[in-house]
Amino acid sequence: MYGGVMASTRPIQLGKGPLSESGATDLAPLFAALSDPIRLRLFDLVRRAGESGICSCDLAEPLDRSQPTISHHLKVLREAGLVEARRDGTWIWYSVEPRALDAVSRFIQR
Amino acid sequence: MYGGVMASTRPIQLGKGPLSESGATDLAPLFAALSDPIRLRLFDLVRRAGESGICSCDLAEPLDRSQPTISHHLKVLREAGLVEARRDGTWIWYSVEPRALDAVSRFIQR
DNA sequence: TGGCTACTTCGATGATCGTCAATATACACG
DNA sequence: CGTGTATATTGACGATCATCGAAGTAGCCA
Repeated sequence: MYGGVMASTRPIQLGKGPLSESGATDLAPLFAALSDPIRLRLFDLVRRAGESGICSCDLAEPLDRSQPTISHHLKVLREAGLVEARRDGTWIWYSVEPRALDAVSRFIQR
Repeated sequence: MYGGVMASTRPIQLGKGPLSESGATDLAPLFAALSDPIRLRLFDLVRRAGESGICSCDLAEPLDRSQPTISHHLKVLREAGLVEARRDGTWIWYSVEPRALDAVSRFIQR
C-alpha cells in the first residue's frame, strides 16, 4: 500500500477560548511530525518539488538514512496529513498536502 | 534556579536553499516542544496571560497534571526559548518569549 | 514464469519521553 | 531559627521513538 493512512480531513478547529483538550490533542501530532530533523528536511524537499512531487527514490540518499528509515518517516508525514503519495508504476511520488500547515499557522497566529 | 537553561539567543537561520542539516537540527526542538498536548495548552495559557504573565501555581490545576509534571513541561518550554520565567518572591511568573515563534513562522511560510 | 526494482513491513535494540511520588530548594514570615 | 508555601529536581516506570537489517509485497518487463 502506498497511500497509507490518511489524517482526518476534518480541519482542526481552534476556537477563541483557551486551547481545548481536544484541540491540543489534534494539533500535537502535527508538531510531532515536524519534531524530527530528518522529517523536517524530508518535508522541505517534498515541498520544494512543488505540484509534480518528488520520487521517494530521490529522498534516501541526500538525507543519509537507510531506505526503510526514510519510508518510516514518510509514513509519519503521511499520517499527519502533511504529504500525499501517488503511485506511478514502480515509483511513488510525494507532494505536500495543500492545506497541510493551516492548523499550525492558525495556532501560531492565535 | 528558576530562569533555567535558555535557548540560544542567536536567531535560527533558514537560508533559501534546501533546509540544511543544522537548520533542521535547530528547528526540530522548537516543534518538539510543541508536540505534546499538555505543553501546547500550557503555552497557550501563558500566551493568553500577555505581558504580565501567569503564575505557575495557576497552571497545574486546569491541566489536571501533578505539580512536578507541569514544572517539567515548563522547563521544556523554557529550554526551547518559548517562555521565560520571572521570580516574584515565592511565586514564579511565566510569559512568552517575544520572538518565540518566529522561526516556526518562517519555516511554514517558506 | 522468473527476475528485477521500488517500496513497505517486521523484529529487535538502544534512546528518549511523560508521568508521579518523594525529596530538595528557595523564599516569606514570625 | 522554625514553619509553611511555591517550585524544582531526582528516581523510577512503562510507553513511544529512530534506526537498521531482513523479509515481504507490488509493479514492470522479457
